[in-house]
Amino acid sequence: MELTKDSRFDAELNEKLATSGFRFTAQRRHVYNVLVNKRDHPTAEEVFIRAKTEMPDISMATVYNCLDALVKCGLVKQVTHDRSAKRYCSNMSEHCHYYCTDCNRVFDIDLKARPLVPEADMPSSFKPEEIDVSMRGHCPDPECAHHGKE
Amino acid sequence: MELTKDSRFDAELNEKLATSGFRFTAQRRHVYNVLVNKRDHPTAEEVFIRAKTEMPDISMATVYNCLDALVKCGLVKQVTHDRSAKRYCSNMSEHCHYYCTDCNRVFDIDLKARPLVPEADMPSSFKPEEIDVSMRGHCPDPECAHHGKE
DNA sequence: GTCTTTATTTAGAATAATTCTAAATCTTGA
DNA sequence: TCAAGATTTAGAATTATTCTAAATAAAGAC
Repeated sequence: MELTKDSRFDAELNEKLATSGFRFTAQRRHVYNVLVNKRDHPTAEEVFIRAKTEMPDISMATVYNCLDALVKCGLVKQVTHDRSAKRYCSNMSEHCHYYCTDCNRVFDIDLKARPLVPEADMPSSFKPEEIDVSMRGHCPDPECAHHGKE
Repeated sequence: MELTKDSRFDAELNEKLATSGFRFTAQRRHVYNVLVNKRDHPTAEEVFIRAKTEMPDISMATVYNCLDALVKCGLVKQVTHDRSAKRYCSNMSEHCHYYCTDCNRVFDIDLKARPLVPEADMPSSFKPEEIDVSMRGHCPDPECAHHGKE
């Protein structure tokens, strides 16, 4: 593996990758550096374009593979969740959604009347028109796949 | 337009559609009834399958059109937002995201240290492993497309 | 009521992000 | 040095969604 500059994060990267059973590769290192060097929430496509300037042979599939490994080992977050099909809901009361990671069902969770916005430490120049809270985890349904295991 | 049972919501539907400049059609009525009759957050595909049992000639494109109209006139919510490309973020501190609906940029917004879960009125049997807060609206950047207009 | 305009529906093609596949290459540990 | 397994690669496949163009339906003007 060819290592040049940008070794600032190597130790952490190496450790976190190893902990999750991944290898430390030049591509993963480079993709991580791309994300750290410009923190503007790029898409996979944008990461690919940026990565190519220093590593012209990297492929799109590898970028996806690297992003996936980085997310799984806790160094990177996906800003938007899953690209699976949109779901529709005719419950128009204020509520949030709980996604069961086992059975893929979505549960409505009521929100207490307390306003959500003031919780965020946000410059008042941001004026959200819509706020969305979603959670994921196991669901309590005893019929659900996961129930009883751990 | 052929109208049979399930006229419970017709008045509201008609009014809301009209307010947003949409026509009241048998397909929109039927798609809305599908959503109201089984509130399990179906995907467009599932709505299509259910709609077909009573209205076998309805097409997928129409289901999308109807869902879109219902969302735009405020009768239905999309549980998951846009299927555009995922974005990646190397900021691992607790924060939420603000999507500017004009320039499509994503801003990090810090969350105060207060815990988020207790805000929700949720049976304790739900144990979220991840909570995600996202907001959308105009952003305060004077360079941004929307700035100054309303 | 008939006409005209405009919206809607339809089937199927096109698109876009992502995932899959299979072969080549690299790493690691025996 | 070898064998096993992980990773990378290019390109094909997939999937949800959007687009297109023609046919149909609805609403308002006369």
